[in-house]
Amino acid sequence: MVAIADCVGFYAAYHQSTEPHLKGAPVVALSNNDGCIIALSPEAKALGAVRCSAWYMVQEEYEAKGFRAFSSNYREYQAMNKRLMKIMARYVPRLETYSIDECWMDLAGINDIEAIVPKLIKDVKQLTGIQIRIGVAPTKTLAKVAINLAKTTPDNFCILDNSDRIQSALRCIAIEDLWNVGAQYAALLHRNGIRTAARLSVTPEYWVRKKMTVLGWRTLQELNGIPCLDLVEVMNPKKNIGVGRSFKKTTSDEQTLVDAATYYSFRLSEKLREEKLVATVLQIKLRTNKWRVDTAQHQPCMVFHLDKGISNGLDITKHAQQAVRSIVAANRKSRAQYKYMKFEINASGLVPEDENQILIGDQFDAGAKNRLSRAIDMINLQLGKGKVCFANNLSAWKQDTKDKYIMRQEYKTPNYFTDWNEAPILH
DNA sequence: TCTGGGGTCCTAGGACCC
DNA sequence: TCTGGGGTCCTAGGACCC
Repeated sequence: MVAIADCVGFYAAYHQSTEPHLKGAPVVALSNNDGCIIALSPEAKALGAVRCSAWYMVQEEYEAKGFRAFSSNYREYQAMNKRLMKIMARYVPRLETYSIDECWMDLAGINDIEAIVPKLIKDVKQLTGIQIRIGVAPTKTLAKVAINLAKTTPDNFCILDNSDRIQSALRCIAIEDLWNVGAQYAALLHRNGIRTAARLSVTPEYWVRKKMTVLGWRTLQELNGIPCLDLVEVMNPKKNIGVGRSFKKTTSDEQTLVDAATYYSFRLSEKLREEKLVATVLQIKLRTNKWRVDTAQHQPCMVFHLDKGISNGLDITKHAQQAVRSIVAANRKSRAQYKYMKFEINASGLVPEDENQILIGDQFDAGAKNRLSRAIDMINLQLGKGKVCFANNLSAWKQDTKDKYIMRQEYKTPNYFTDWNEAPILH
């Protein structure tokens, strides 16, 4: 048997847990840029708040109802995740951290599942303040079905341990709520009269394989109790690392775009160094506001294939600046007037830094750049993220630009878990 | 005026090799 | 009149997850 545990409204629950006076209040967590609601406390849900709604559209109404909103703080959520995993790992032989608020657990050799599961839920709640739910079944896909049903039970868990229970559970699951069936496949299945998980489980294999690739086929197998998805205890090495951010408002100004590119591509270089990786491919994109139907859409993209891996801030920001400048120049030439809303940079072709190819004659140069980047990392570690950064043109760089275009975070709470200076004080 | 960010995997098709 | 078979690697596009 395999179990999945997830947290109820995790980000909102984090804020309620770290600020106890919020207990019982409707709390929501906002996406980057305070754009939309991404997590809700049960109280917020009960008052009718909906995930993914744009905050600016509902803010007035919700604040009048006493809602509290918070900007997301992923470092803190990650720290809370570590505490949760530590607690749960005590109960089971093998555990896979699946996402920031979920883990899979191997229950092989555990006989009293019915007793252990509620105990685990209670333990986590007591030690972290976070409410979790647990689904248990013979395969991962069925465990996801179980946890879906656990939403409607008062004790927050559901165990599917015989075929009668499994069959009646599958009849309750709408096809669009099944794990690994997204909007596209749900529409396809509906068009073919398949509306529940139970119906999919008796659909011919060849049809599923043809229409939904091998992934759909695996889902079908798993619905019938044949495990196809293993527990992954060791994290696979990353294949991509990216940073992409929307601006506070749209712009076509070259200086502003280059500033944003400089700022966020340095952030990418930090991430690479944190993971001890170097990138051999960089992909840089600008995007217009996809929601506007009245303005021209544009997603220019530029790819660099590098002859050696890099992770230093100087080289990475240089490529990003060059890409943005050439995009703007091309627009100028064709007299296009695009207003960009988002900058993205993605690194791939990742190689561990100690396996990186060094070109002859390059050692000194690369060494100096890497040392500079690491020195900046050390300073920022002590003084706070982003205290030292690159600017593309010092005389043109204005704090103003940063304030106007870089992320909105109006409801940020302190870094209780990840910064000694902001740790809570007990009186 | 304001609508998130960060990932993985699979497939088809093209280019290439022997 | 007739022109093979078996591979690998890369990329773009599309799907999915949280």
